[in-house]
Amino acid sequence: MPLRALRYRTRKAASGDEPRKRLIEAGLDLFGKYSFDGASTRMLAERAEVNLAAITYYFGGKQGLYLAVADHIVEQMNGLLGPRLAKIQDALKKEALSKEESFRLLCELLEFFITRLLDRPQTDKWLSIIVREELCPTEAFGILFEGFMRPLDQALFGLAVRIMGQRRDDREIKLRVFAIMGEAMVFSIAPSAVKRELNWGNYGPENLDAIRCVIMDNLKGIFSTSLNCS
Amino acid sequence: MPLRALRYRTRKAASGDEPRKRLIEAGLDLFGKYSFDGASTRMLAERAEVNLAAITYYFGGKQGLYLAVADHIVEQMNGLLGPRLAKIQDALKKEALSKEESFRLLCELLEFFITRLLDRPQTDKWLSIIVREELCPTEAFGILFEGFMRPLDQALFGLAVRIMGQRRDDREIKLRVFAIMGEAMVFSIAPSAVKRELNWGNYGPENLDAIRCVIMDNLKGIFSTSLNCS
DNA sequence: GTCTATAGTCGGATAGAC
DNA sequence: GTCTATCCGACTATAGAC
Repeated sequence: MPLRALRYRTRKAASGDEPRKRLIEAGLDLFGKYSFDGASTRMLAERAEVNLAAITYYFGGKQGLYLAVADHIVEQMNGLLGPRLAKIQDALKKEALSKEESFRLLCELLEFFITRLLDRPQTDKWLSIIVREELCPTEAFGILFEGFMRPLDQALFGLAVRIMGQRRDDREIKLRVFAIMGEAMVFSIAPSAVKRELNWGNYGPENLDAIRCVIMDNLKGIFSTSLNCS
Repeated sequence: MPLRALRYRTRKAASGDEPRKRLIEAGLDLFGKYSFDGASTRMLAERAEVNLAAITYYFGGKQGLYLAVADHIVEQMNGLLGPRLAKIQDALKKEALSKEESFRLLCELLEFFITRLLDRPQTDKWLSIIVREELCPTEAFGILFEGFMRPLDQALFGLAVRIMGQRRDDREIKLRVFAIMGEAMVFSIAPSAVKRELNWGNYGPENLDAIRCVIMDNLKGIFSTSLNCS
């Protein structure tokens, strides 16, 4: 501990931002980048510019911070999705909601996914955490699923039923919704392969628009028989 | 070390299986389940029923084992994909390859993905490792990408060009291929959400067939304009 | 080639001063 | 509420006997 104590400190903390928020921000970043095991409490505390003991003090431990991060993702996601989901839920209450209007709402939601959830730099950290929880669910998966996935899925299922007709097999409709979500999600989940094949450094607005166009075109193809035989 | 030394040992190893292979098998399982950081050398050695020091002896360290696991995934994947890719590469050499035949080959490859790579129990361990490398690439991503992803992508791109016509934008065609792959991959990558929404314990043959039908139907829709205007 | 024993480091958590 | 100092267990890697 000779030289170390002499190093300049960058300043303890900007006034006004509480350690709690700073730790959640650090957790979002580092759990996303390195996974739960890969992110150490020391890394987290250093990034948040708080003392190591603050993790236990505010969250009871590393696991507690992780769950708080999951809650935070749910809140943020609902902040983004909430108004759109509410609009869809309202529309679904109407008996007379047409196929065309349902299709338009579905497209809107998908477009939102592509243009808002694929762009940098917050949401890709969420996605790493979400995907890891999909592959190996822990307690946090329940928080994420009940928090925003289920409401989102329900809205999409509802729209798909209106487009394809209620007589269709429930299972088939759900699978079709997942398949469509897959078209958009693959660009979040396999970004390294996409970027290598296309020589993209990152998803910029122009590239996102190209993705949007392709998926919208695919959507029309997928639902063309349902929409035309109205 | 009192009682511990008295415990029964289940037998050192079945004759014929070398530690090297057993470690790779253990790595496949545990790196897939717990990620690189989450799987400890002790867990790996115990699962492989080999001595802890064997990891360093055979692979130089934990990292070396991880890369060997990536190589193993490439070999296995090429064992499965190889014949199909070779068939497609041959077909693509023919000037006269029709749209319909290209579409059929594309469908075949997708069906293979669904029925062979979604079923239990080996391949889902591969997928966890692959997806983690997509999200946070390490040295292993290069092995996976050059080993099987690029050849696979090239084959799919080639087929898509034949179906949609060579005058189409290269970028658009690649994006369309990724989107289509996404339809199949979402069932590997977001299995927890899919299973919760559909009350499936696992993907059985019947459920896989339902997924296959939906995706094949979507494919027809997506390429309908290209195929009809031939 | 296989093993035991251990070095050296770093992990999460906590006690207790301020 | 915030900090330092420290515990103790777990980690990877290795030395050296067999």
